[in-house]
This record gives sequence, structure tokens and C-alpha cells, in this order.
Amino acid sequence: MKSKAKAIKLTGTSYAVLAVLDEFGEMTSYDLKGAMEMSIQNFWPVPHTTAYEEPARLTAGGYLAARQEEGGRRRRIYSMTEKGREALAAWAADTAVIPPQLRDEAILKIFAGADPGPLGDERRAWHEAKRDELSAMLREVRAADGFAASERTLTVGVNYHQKMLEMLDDLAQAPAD
Amino acid sequence: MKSKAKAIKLTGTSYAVLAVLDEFGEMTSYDLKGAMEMSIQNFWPVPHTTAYEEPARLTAGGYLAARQEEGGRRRRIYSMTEKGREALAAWAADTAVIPPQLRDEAILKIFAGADPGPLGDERRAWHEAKRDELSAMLREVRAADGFAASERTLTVGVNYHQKMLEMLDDLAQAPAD
DNA sequence: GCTTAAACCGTTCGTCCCGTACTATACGAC
DNA sequence: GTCGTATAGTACGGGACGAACGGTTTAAGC
Repeated sequence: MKSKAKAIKLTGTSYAVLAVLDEFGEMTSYDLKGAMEMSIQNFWPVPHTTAYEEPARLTAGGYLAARQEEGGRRRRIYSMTEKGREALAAWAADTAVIPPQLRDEAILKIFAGADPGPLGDERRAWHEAKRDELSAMLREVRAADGFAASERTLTVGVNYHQKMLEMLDDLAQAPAD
Repeated sequence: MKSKAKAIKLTGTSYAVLAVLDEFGEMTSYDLKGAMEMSIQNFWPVPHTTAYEEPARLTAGGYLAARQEEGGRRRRIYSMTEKGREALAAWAADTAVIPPQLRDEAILKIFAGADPGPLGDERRAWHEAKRDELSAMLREVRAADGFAASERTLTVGVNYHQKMLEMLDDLAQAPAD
């Protein structure tokens, strides 16, 4: 009966991994890496090593189970345990959240005296590319059917980048407010 | 001649500290902590221990100089060195930036199946409070004169929160896009 | 002047997180 | 069957983080 589950602290990143596994089903670290890039990377960025380290931690804590792949690379395939599902549900049901954090080197440079012009241009192109990328994924997901979670968050993503583009336009025109 | 400056790697957080020191002049760690909260915290969040740890690192690297406060707590007062100013200017002049990162636990919860309603309401209140807070700071800074850097970034901040509020309204109305 | 509380100020510590660099395996082309 | 490329995975050093705690100064109350 899941005797030696080591006590570990679950971080936001832990829940991110659990949520992806819950949405898409069991998978290897490599697949998890790809799945995270296509789903949560936009609002919860993690380096690719997380897809290898975090499932190992979660397995040690009893939140995931691992089984060995037959043949080939004999990779570990991770799947949710009951404990994992419960923890994820309890966390999602709690409406208390840490405030959103934005990390923006460009604004930091502007604070330090950099010319806003070129940085703004580059940023605009970046938001456009992101918006289009997410938009394309959204169309795919809608066609596929059965990925309600991805659809909800992709919609937010598209709207976010759109609003950021509007903001850049506003700032470029009005000197201040 | 700044002989034994240990080679250290400068991170985004390093430049954040340098930029604040450059904008407001020499100060103690405690004052630095306050200054960061009022200036860059909104787009480059750091825990308060950074205001103690990072200047120490930067001093070891020769980017800052420290002198002892007379009497009282005899705290260390940090100030920029020539090397620090040069490094900051070189970094600010480079238009290559790492893309902005957003970390949003609420969207993660929505991805995991949480009800968007309450989370959206709470978020709206948060953005309103932030917008008003930054707006008040912006008025102060304008009245004071001589804080052009803070003014530029505060303006961005106010606009950002305003746009986020618009986005929440859009999402609440239109089921999708 | 003494006591006390509150505000102010600062550090330690364990763990998590992160990016870089590197390695290894599978597979198709030729 | 060896070469190139995409796929898959690991090692590791140090920065980042936040909880917890500990000291110091000031001012109020007596």
C-alpha cells in the first residue's frame, strides 16, 4: 500500500506536470516535454530538463507511477496515481492563487535608459508570431475535439498577445497617459 | 587598481540591481529593497533576500563598491563603480533580449479544470488595484521631476494592467474567438 | 530613566530551479 | 555499414527562492 512515499513539496511546476499528464494521459519524459511546449509553456515556462527531473520527484512522492517501456530505449512511462489525481483536484479547487508574474528584460532595459523604439519593434514582431502560432494550434485543437482544457488556455493566449499588440500601438502613439 | 575582482556572471537580476542603483544613487540593501519594490518589481520580481545577496556578489565582482555607514547599524552602502556603469550601459545598448515570460497560476488552474469565473473576478480586482497603485506612483514621480526612468516604466505598467482588464472583459463576454 | 512593543533591518539555510554542455540511441539514406 | 540527422536523455554548477528566525532602534507609556 504505497508505503515508502517520500514527503515532497509540490510546487507550481509539480502541478503543471500533473495537469498535463492528467489531460493527455500517460507518457514518457520526452513526450511530456513536447506536450508542455504545446500547452502550458506560454503561461508557465519551464526548461526542458524539468520534464525529466520533476516526474522523478513526483514518482518518489507517490503522485505518479512509472513503468518500463518494452524494447527500444526502455524508457519510463509515467502515469497519474490516485494520490496524484487527488492532489491536483484539491489544488485546482482552491481559488487562492499567487499573483501573476511578468519577467520582461526589455522593460528593464528601457528603465536602464535604452531606446524604446527598436525594442518595441522587435517585441511587436514577437507578439504577432506568438499570436499566430497559438491561433493555428487553437484551430487544430478545435478540429480534433476532446481537448477542452487546451482550448480554454489557448484562447486566453491568443487574446493576450492581441492585447499586447494593442498596447504597443497605444504606447507608440500617445507619449504618455 | 581593482586588482582582485572575482569573475562573476551577470544575470538579469544583476542588471536590475545595477539599474536601480544607477537611477537612485548609492544606498543600503534595505533601501535597495524598497526602491526595487517601487520601480522594477512589476516586471522583474525578486525576493527581498536578493537585495542583500546580489550586491554582495556584485561587489565581489567589482561592479559595486561598498563603504561602511558611520554609527548606528554601520550598514554597508553600495555605489556603482566605473566597471558597473560600463557593464550596465553595454547591456542596455544590446537590443537582443530574452522573450518576456509570464507565470500565471490561475491559467494553470483553468487548464487543470478549475472554474474560470471566480478566478477571473479575483484577477480583475487585482489588476484594478495594481493599476491604481502604479497610477498613483506615476503622479508622484511626475510631480517630483528627475525620475524619467521610473516614469517610462510606470507608464508601461499602467497601460499593461488596463489592457489586462480589457482582456478579462472580452473573455467574459465572448465565449471564444 | 526604565520597560516594552512595534517597526525596522538583516541573515541563514535547504531546496528548487535553471541553462549549458554534453552524450547516447535510433533510423534512414546512400 | 557508415554517415548524417533527428530524437532522446543526463550531468552539473550555481543562481533563485522563500520560510524561518534573530538582532536593533525608536518611541511611547509610565
